[in-house]
Amino acid sequence: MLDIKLIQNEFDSVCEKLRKKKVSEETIENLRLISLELKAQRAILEPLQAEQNASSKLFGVWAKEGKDINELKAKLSANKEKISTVSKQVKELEEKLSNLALSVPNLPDDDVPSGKDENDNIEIKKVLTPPIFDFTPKEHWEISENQIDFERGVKLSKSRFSVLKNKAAKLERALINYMLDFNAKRGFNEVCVPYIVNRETLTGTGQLPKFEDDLFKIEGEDLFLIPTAEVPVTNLFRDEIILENELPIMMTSYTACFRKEAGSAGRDTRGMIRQHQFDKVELVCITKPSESEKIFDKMVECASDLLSSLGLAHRHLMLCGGDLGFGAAKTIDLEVWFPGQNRYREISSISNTRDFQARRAKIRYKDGKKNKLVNTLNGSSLAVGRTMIAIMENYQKADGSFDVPEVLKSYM
RNA sequence: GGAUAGGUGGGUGAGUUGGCUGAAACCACAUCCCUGCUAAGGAUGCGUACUGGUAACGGUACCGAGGGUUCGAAUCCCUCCCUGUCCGCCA
Repeated sequence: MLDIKLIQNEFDSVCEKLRKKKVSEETIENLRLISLELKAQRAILEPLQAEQNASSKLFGVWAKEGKDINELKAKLSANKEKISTVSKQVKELEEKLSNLALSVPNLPDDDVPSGKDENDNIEIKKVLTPPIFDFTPKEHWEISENQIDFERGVKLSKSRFSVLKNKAAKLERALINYMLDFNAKRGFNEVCVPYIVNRETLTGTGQLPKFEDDLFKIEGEDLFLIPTAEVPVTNLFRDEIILENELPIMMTSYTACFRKEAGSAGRDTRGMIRQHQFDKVELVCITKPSESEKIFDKMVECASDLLSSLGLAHRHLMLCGGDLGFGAAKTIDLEVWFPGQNRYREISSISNTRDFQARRAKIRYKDGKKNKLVNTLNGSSLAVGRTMIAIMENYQKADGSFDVPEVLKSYM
């Protein structure tokens, strides 16, 4: 959620920044007007309430002293009517404002390039060089016949579900453990969290109210399957005030993730690039605003080094404004090389949401005497399924089998 | 799921015959004083959000959430959520 005061005081610059994210000026203007109207109505309501409070106190005193209270009572009753009318309006405005405010995306950082979509993202650097094969490399579903069972995944559930077997099943587990250990060495503390969360939690990180269609909902309950560990892990501190010396809080968590992929019909239908259920090891950090840039770099470095340690060639992309997610002020994607597809594909996405989630989730820290909003950051390190198929493709051999990176061997 | 007791500020915990309690007390925390050693004592301050004011200092809302009764509710009523305990069930 954006700071309403910022919208009131720096309207033009907010609009300018949100243009990068393809948000219309009307929306922001609307937000501004409603907030002003709300303020005006409150200014009417509060003196009425003050008067009511004061007179009611008098009422008690007079009644005790045996004075005549009929006149006072009549006055109070009339005032009560007025209050109820105005407060109804205030309540309506509040609801309007919060609905609207919760649906406006975060402002991009100043150094985020403008651009329309993924084609305008900027490559920052490449790490490692893609392997060269003396045969035509295959796609992962061609090398994995005994490893990934797509048909039975569909039988058990529906399309975009799969079953891992044999070496793939072991590799999946090895990767999760390896990643968690790797992150722990970089100072991230492991947490294990629920996969089913409530509406407040999803509102805190920004998935709700706008993106309910992307989530699997538990029937008959106001509960949802998590689309990423970012949701429960960040919300660990919802409605809390953190002591300054406890910051930064750096966490890593393995969870399964569940996404409806509502908007991606027809995309990546083959293979296990895009599944309804996938494993991911996530990094989540909570920091003081002054430190979040530094921590962000640390997270990118951690995920990138993790890929390097697995011998996987990859590149860093700075997302342009148009491709930035709802809550992100700045995002760097890591894309790994897939020889079979002959291209880089996203395997990690690291975002700084600044105080966007913190304001929604009321995560604050004590800065001396004052409570201030923290910054929250999240990033994958890494998407496990995609890492696995990247290994299959990059370590494939002419006979259709594949090797496993050296660092994983003790985990298998 | 059934029965029962509860949900109060950073923590513990008073307050439930409605009004002088936005909330005692204690702890924690901050500053200062005293003292002089790995301790103790004393003073003061200390909820959150919005809002008026240069400031001093005010106003409004919030005692799990949402409704209701009332001139007035942390205190009464209703619904929901959560926690403890006993029972049932279960990895």
